[in-house]
Amino acid sequence: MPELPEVEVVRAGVEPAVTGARVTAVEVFEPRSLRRHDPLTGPFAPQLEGHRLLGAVRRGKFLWLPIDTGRALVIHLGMSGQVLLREPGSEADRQLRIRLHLEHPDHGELWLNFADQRIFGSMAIDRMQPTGDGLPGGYAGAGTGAWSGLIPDQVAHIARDLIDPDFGTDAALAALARRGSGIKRVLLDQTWVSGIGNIYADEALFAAGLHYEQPASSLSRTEGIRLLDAVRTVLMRALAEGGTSFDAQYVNVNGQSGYFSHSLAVYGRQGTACPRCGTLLVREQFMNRSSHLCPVCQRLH
DNA sequence: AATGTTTCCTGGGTGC
DNA sequence: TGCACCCAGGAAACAT
Repeated sequence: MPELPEVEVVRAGVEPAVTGARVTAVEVFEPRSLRRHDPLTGPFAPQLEGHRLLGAVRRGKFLWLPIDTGRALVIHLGMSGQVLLREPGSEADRQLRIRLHLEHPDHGELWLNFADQRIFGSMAIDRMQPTGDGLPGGYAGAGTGAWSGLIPDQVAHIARDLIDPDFGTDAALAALARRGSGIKRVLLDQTWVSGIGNIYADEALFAAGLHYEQPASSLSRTEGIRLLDAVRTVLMRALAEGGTSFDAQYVNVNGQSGYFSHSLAVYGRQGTACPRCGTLLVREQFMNRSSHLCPVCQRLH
């Protein structure tokens, strides 16, 4: 269930460890974790072994590590993926799928473990293409290089996210007005605005006072702006929390320990009082997913 | 073209 | 205590 804030914590956590590090060995324990790797572009491990990683970049929930070959290691955590930095020789993590052996000029040897219970996540080597607008492909912290204006092929269709300084509000609002489906479906569409999953969608809709089935095109411009602001606020708040509990040595993004659940107002809180009006929160089925909302604060109109 | 549905996955939790 | 279920959902593939 990692969404943008959790992925950003991973990005920030791995950035110092991987930037400038050389990959000395790759172990793939679960080939299904390479589902998004296109074998036509060459085999996975040899494109890493002996090569240097240059940084850590994120757009929405996609994370990629540019390689000195001009390509990138693309990481998606899916539902249950974790990136864990470990001392060489340490005991294997549960559901360990892939392990990279790294050698950093300053920090020495390190293992980068990719663990993933449900195998919805993946690692892949991908080609890079220029961003259409010449702007950075994603958020890279302090890192910069020739790869800054590039984006992996499989991420090119993903929209910029709401904490990206180059996010285009006007274009997003215009697209919103053309969409007839329910607003939650649009929020979860990564080609409109990226980084939002089921949890923060529910949180943002609550903050904006909107029902998940409200047709996107029925929102006024003011409501659209309010919704985008709500999403941004929810993401930033989670990010601030994650930043404070972050351990630089072990990047742990899981549904349990590493998940920023303390600040959730409605998600998973059905049957408890709405923090705004006191009405009992409800949980409903929507798109084969669960939606959590206050039936009073979030009415269809 | 845009929208809706199915599929991939597994282990922790639940109920009998 | 054991065991068969059920459930979570990100995103692409597929169907309408």
